[in-house]
Amino acid sequence: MKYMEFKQILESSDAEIYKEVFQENQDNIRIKKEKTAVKNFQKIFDAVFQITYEKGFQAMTMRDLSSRTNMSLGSLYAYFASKEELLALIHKHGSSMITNVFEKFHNPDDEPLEQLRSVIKAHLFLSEAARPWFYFTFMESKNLNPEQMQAVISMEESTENRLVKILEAGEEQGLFRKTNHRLTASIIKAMQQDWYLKRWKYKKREITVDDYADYVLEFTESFCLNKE
Amino acid sequence: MKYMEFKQILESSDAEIYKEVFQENQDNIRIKKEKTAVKNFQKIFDAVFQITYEKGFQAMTMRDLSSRTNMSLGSLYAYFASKEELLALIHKHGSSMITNVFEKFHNPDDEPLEQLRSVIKAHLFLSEAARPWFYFTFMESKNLNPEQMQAVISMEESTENRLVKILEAGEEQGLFRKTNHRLTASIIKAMQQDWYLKRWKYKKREITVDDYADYVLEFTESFCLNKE
DNA sequence: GTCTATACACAGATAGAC
DNA sequence: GTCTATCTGTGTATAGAC
Repeated sequence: MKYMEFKQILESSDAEIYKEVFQENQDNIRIKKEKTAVKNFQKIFDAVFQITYEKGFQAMTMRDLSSRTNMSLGSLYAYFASKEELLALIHKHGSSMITNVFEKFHNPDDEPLEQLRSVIKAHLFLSEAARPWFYFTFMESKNLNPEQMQAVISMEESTENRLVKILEAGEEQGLFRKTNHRLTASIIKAMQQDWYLKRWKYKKREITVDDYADYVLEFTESFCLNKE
Repeated sequence: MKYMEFKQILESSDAEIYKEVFQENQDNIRIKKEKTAVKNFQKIFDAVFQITYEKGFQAMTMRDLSSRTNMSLGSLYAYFASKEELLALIHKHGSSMITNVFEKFHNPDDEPLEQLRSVIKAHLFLSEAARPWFYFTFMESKNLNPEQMQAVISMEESTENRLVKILEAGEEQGLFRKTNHRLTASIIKAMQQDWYLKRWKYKKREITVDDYADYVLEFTESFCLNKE
């Protein structure tokens, strides 16, 4: 699969996300009309991602956010109760989106090599499609409360476990070499992570996410595949 | 080389670093006695690393730093003019240390494979020995001014260039496969980075830096080496 | 060289008019 | 639903005694 396909499949769900944000928080916020809320949540989230990319979430002031969104301070506080709650909102919203996508693109009935490829690609493509969120979560995880922090760690571990299982299944079938699968999985994740952490580097060099995905697969397969 | 050896070679220079910090800033600070300055700079830097690891540099207040170092606010400001200058001090201090170490451990006359191994190991071992600094620089780079930011980027690029050159030399000698060396170098760097970014994960699993280094080398060599 | 006390600026958050 | 004006707490930084 190429990134273009992936994105089209994903696209439809993007608008839904902000509806979810509104609906799940309807009781906590002062806005009543869904259409307004959805439009402005999108605007607010985008602005947060931008400003945070430039200076970090802590350094972003509500006045920064106000001027970037062209909304007044008073208006902003109609959408969330505090800066901390805004952080929680962003975090939760992305978290649920990601879990959904992984379920959608991973078929445990495929051959192990096929599974390995599609899981690695799905993760890279998703981190491309939702890059601001991935970057934000990684860099701002310090600001999360312990419970939210735990959610981030479990997600890290569950995607790693997914890889480990595939590698084990492949080894059983004699397709993959017998290696330290958990460490292999960590290294695969490290490569995936570099894509969204060092975006500026790859962009400058005109490496697309498809290029990068192919290279990661080549690298991984040359290590894992049984070459008898 | 194992990490233990590396650390011993390095150790001697550790005390020197804080002398350097003092001497280079003698004009800007109110402290006159080297011995006091060195002792307290060390205490201050360590505290900054700790607190920043917990909540980030922006979120660290001067009062946090004061209570962690058992020094008063007034005293702290005798060692640096502002929080921003403290950031610059930490940044500069680590930067020069790292460049020194790389020169020390890389011998361009070795065989390419030997060079590749020693450069990868030196980077990993250094990031282990000076982990707080590496982590700090990565996570807090947003707070740097453009000039300092540029220094960080150049360093990233120069370590990558070093790898590219080794890979090219190896290819010429027929030792390494013909691949996209720059992308290979990026991926090697991604693996190195994971070591200090995900310290908690490897620690929990009792993976030592020697284990990790060996695995990264295995991974890399299985991709790069010509297997004819 | 280190301390306590304090000035001052600015951030988060709210009240209440429109 | 959005705005402006404002309150209040907290953070950086300094003055000046010891």
